[in-house]
Amino acid sequence: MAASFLSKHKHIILYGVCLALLLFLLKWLELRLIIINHAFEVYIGAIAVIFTALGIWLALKLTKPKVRTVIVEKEVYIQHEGEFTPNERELQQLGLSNRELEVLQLMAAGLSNQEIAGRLFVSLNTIKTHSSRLFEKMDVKRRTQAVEKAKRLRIIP
Amino acid sequence: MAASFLSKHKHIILYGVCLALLLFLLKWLELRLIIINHAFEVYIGAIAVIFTALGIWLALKLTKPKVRTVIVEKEVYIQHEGEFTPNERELQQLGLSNRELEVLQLMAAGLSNQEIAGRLFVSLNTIKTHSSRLFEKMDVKRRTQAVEKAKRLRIIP
DNA sequence: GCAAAAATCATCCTAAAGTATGAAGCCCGT
DNA sequence: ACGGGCTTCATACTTTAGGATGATTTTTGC
Repeated sequence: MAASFLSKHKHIILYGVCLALLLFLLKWLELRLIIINHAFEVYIGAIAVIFTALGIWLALKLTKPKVRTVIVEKEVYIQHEGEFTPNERELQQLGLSNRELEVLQLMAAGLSNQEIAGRLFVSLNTIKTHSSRLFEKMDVKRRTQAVEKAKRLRIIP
Repeated sequence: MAASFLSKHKHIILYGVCLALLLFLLKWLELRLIIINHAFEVYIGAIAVIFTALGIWLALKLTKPKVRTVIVEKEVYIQHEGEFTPNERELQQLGLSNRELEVLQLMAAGLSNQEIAGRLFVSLNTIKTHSSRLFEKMDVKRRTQAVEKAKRLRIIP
């Protein structure tokens, strides 16, 4: 309590002590040397200068340097790597067969019909048939539309 | 010249004038009222306080308030939904022209070449040319590959 | 002003995608 | 047993996409 009071107001206390000491010194000099009338102005000037310096010092101590905090927002994208869950409701709504979904996924991956056929060990004709059925169920006209819609409905990642 | 000198050192000049005035005042009081012995301490105290205040004022005027800037980086997690920002680095890497990017975006939206042409008020031939250039730059063979790659590289949403 | 890049357009041709139609085999529910 | 859906495959045809080549105009950067 008392320590904290001292700590908080140590500058003001120091100021008071200086003032008291100065007054004591002047009183002492007044008694010892009767030269007040002679150098009165000198003393006043010294006092002024000393306490101006004290004031400056106090000002610098009391005024804390302002701290301006600038918050820079750094955007971090949350990756959905590997955490895709198909929208089962939409899947059921569309009524795609497993094979049709497989073809759709490979379409979205950028494979040509012939490549898809090879991947699934069936003929090109089979892929064309599945595509046709797929477009019908999804009410689209071409593969890019199918892929776009499938991603939008979260049927494929 | 003289004006600039005055302007530069106006605080110091003011300080000097105050000091002179104070000395004059005290001298005048000393002559009129012989009460120096009686209230000497009071005067000294007053002088001290006045010039301390002057000092503080001077300090505040002469020293510019220091402002320390602290930069705090705050990570803001952004869900990929809706707030898409293109990957400029990858875009620059690929060197797509603005028109090529436009065509890519409309491809990804499921439009046919003829539809894209209509949308951009150009001919079908122009779209085919842009597509060709686009596939070349992206090192892909067909639109589905272009779209898949563009999404993967976060060039399009 | 000049060169290069971008944008636009064309022609000719090939490849791939998409449509229509049909058929056969398998599986499951009634 | 039968019907419906799924899977597979075929043929013939049309439409769209993609490639190659070339030209002109506009824009951009030095």
